[in-house]
Amino acid sequence: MQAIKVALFEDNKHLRESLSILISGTPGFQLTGAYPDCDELLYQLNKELPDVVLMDIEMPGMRGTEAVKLIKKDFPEVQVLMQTVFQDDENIFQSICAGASGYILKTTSPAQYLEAIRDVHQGGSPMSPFIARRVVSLFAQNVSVPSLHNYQLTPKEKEVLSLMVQGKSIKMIADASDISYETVRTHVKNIYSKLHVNCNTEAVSKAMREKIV
Amino acid sequence: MQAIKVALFEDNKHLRESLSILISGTPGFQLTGAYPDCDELLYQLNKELPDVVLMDIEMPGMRGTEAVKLIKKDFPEVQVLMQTVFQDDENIFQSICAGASGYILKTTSPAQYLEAIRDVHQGGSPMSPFIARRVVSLFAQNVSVPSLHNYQLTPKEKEVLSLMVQGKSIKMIADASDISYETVRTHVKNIYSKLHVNCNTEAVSKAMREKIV
DNA sequence: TTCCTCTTCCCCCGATTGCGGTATTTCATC
DNA sequence: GATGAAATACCGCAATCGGGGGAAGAGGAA
Repeated sequence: MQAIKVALFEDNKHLRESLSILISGTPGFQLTGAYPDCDELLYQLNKELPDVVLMDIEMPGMRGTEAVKLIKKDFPEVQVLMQTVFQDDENIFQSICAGASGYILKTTSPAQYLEAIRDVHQGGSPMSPFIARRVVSLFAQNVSVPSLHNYQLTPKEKEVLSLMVQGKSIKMIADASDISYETVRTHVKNIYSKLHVNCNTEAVSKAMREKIV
Repeated sequence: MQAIKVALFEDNKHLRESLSILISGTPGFQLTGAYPDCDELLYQLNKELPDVVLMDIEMPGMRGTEAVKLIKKDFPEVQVLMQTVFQDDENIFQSICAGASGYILKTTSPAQYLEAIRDVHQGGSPMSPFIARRVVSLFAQNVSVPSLHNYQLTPKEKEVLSLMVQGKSIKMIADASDISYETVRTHVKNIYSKLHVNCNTEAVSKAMREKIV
């Protein structure tokens, strides 16, 4: 089996060296590099593309979450495992939105570190039960339920509605869709009637809330 | 230490009995009941309130996710651990939205079952790395980033904007806020200027997307 | 063929909005 | 006491929107 190639970003010298020894010294793992900051992030990844990046959230210069965004933009197949001493909502939230797959604490044991690296590499998202709880709870708060109702909008009406959501005026929609102003107005009237609203803001708000478009 | 009280809902007789023996036979765990369906769900919970409910998603009669909603509505402090053979997005999504804390597969080993029960009871959300990945990925798709920008809206402007998002017209906002029509118009103008938009739908759309209100 | 839906287009008219101003009062800060 | 931000309020005017009609072609279903 091919060894899992790991790149390490960690500003703390002691931890960086400990992890380096752990990773390079364990069969099945290969360290492609250990860096104290993200200054030459993309260059370093290009040099030898790792399977997994182990990223500290708190670092001098570029924040870990910013670095993740860059990585996922240029190397979407690279799996990123965040490590941190904090487990506040903001950090978890930012990391996940940036594209990180796993999120572990620095208090994690060496064996669990390796296990977590293996997990992300195999397509999992290792995280402590506590962090998982935060994610689940953030999730339940943020997710909106897509359209329980079916408002029976026709394809053209959906198209018009989605342009309305983008903030376009009737005139702009007419231009964009290459149909006449009056036709757009007719569609809009029908949309209002089907959504049971009577102005543009209500329609936009309802469309976004219920993810109709 | 107090034993963790567990109620079990599982229609498969064999699995139900195996889990019953496992739970009641392990020190630190106490089985308050094992039921093949959710017909008398609330009655059964009332009889002896468990700390943790182990719920099968696939059951005759009431679906597991529906049952979870009922449980969390009447007994919000009860922790629910879902168990299933499926790990599709829809089931995961429904369970989390219903209020379940953990989500494990029936292929989980007895020791891990007990560990997961312990985890949910201690405020964690045990889930396999694969399921965690699905949650993270669903999350990243659904969550919108709350205002990276700070548009410096004043409290009154935020109030007006939130009423606009609710679909209210300027006249309605004036009535609701008990200020004059012209004042609301002034606020709206300032909001447009700060958000860099120039019509009501754009403002509403931006406000919702960036969770400004 | 007839019926129905979807899409297209048009008119009228009152209400509302967007944009340009100006102006006063309050209130905290300097 | 001066300054500035926030909230309040008003006017005018062009443009857009919302609601009310009517109408006609294309295409599928009964």
